Amino acid sequence: MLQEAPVSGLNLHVSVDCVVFGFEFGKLNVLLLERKMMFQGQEYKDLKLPGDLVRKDEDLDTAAARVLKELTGLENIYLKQYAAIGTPNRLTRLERDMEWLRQIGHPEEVVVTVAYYSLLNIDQERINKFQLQEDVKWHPVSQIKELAFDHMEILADGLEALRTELRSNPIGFELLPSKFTLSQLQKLYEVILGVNLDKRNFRKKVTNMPYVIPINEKERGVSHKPARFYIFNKKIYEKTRKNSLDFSV
Amino acid sequence: MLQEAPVSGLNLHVSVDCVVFGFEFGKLNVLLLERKMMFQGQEYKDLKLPGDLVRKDEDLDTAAARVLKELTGLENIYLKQYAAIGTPNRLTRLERDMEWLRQIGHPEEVVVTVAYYSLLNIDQERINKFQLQEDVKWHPVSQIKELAFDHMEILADGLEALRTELRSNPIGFELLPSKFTLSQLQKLYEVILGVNLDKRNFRKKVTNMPYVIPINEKERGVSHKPARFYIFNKKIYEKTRKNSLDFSV
DNA sequence: ACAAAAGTGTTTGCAGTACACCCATGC
DNA sequence: GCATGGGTGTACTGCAAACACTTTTGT
Repeated sequence: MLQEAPVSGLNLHVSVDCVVFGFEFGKLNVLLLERKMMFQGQEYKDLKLPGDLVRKDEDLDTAAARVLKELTGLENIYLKQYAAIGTPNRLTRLERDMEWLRQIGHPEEVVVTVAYYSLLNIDQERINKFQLQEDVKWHPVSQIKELAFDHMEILADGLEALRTELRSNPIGFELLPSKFTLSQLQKLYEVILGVNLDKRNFRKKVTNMPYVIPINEKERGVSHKPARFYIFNKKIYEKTRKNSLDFSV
Repeated sequence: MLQEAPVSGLNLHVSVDCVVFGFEFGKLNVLLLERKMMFQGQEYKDLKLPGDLVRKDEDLDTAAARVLKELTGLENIYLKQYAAIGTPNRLTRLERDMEWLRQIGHPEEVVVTVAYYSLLNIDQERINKFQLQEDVKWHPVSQIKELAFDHMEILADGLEALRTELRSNPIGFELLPSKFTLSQLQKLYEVILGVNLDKRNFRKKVTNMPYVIPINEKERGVSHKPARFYIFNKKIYEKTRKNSLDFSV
């Protein structure tokens, strides 16, 4: 009987891992935590995704938000669950990962992890609260080649989930300051989706969206024609979104 | 430090739950398991989703496939993970659910569950192997009003995930026999997406897809013009799929 | 005056939408 | 011969794609 399987000995650890995306200077970046240890007689450093074990009294989303809060000092960040991974040997495939688990006293047991990605923009309102731990830094996604455990796959899947979401939902704005230029927005789409977009067609499309609103403010101090700023109005979006029925059978 | 949180006492149970969709006689159905127990001096019956605890030596996907195999006798079924849910009181909000957990000897602890939906078509090759447990039956999705635990929400989320997927990927074919008519296909889209589609436009669209192929076989024994059968060719789909870049900012 | 990025329109083709009648079969 | 669902074409409209020059600022 399905619901009467033996339950003793089936306890697992459950964690959340967060892929925190940021967009600055035309690059997509991700927050990574430096892991240091002695390994085979030498100091060994590498990078991992931030994450933590889920506590018994908290929701998965709550756990992810807590990790972000501890990591950055910020709350109310865009957070999206995109996968759960439970490959039995996911933490212990590599000797250095096992060694690290031993050193921090982590039980070498199965950890099912729930993966989230989050979108961070550091604009003026937040800049004060924003405080990274010392061992946490931004890294351009394009330059990350290796991470601890299976975190490279988790990152790749998160990027794919972000791309999919970005194609059909207005989440790009979460990665930009509240006031942004259309060139910034276009660059964001180009970098994340890995495509080149035509400037005129892009602007035509965006200026047809009632929820992307020009404001009477321009760039300052740039040595070219200053760009106009725009803001994204979520409420207008919610009202005007059309349930696209473009089922591509 | 994020990675050094205390770990003792953080063991949780992890389960998989499966929303098994089927499409027959123009209705979307789901496989549900009957739960019987004595509750407050009376026999009490209700329905739940099939599921099971995840074992230490198996992947999440493997656990879900195992549940399906035990449930239906079938293997290689379309399976898609769509959510992980860990609300602390998700199993114990209702008195009858707690009572049931006591009666089957299930520990009343937090169970994080990973939700899958699967798409089942019972065509000729499979009909022999297909064998439901006695307490498992098909139920039209539209008539399900209440389920055990939080399974109603899990079902609703699964239906939503199915709809989203159906709009952009050719997964409808997984719910039909390998030979199907265009009317069956159209009905499937109409029922799952909850829309009415124009017959001529629908057929125009589908007959433009190189991977939906008419075969020289017709319905028999129907009291109207017999419909032509079509098949779906996954390989042709993989080759001809265009990476639609219709990012709807 | 020059460099650098902002900003702006038109044409073309394709894909979505709306719409009504004849066809093959069983009874 | 009648009921039932299968099968077909055309005109309209709107969005995507391709494409080049002028404008504003700082230096």
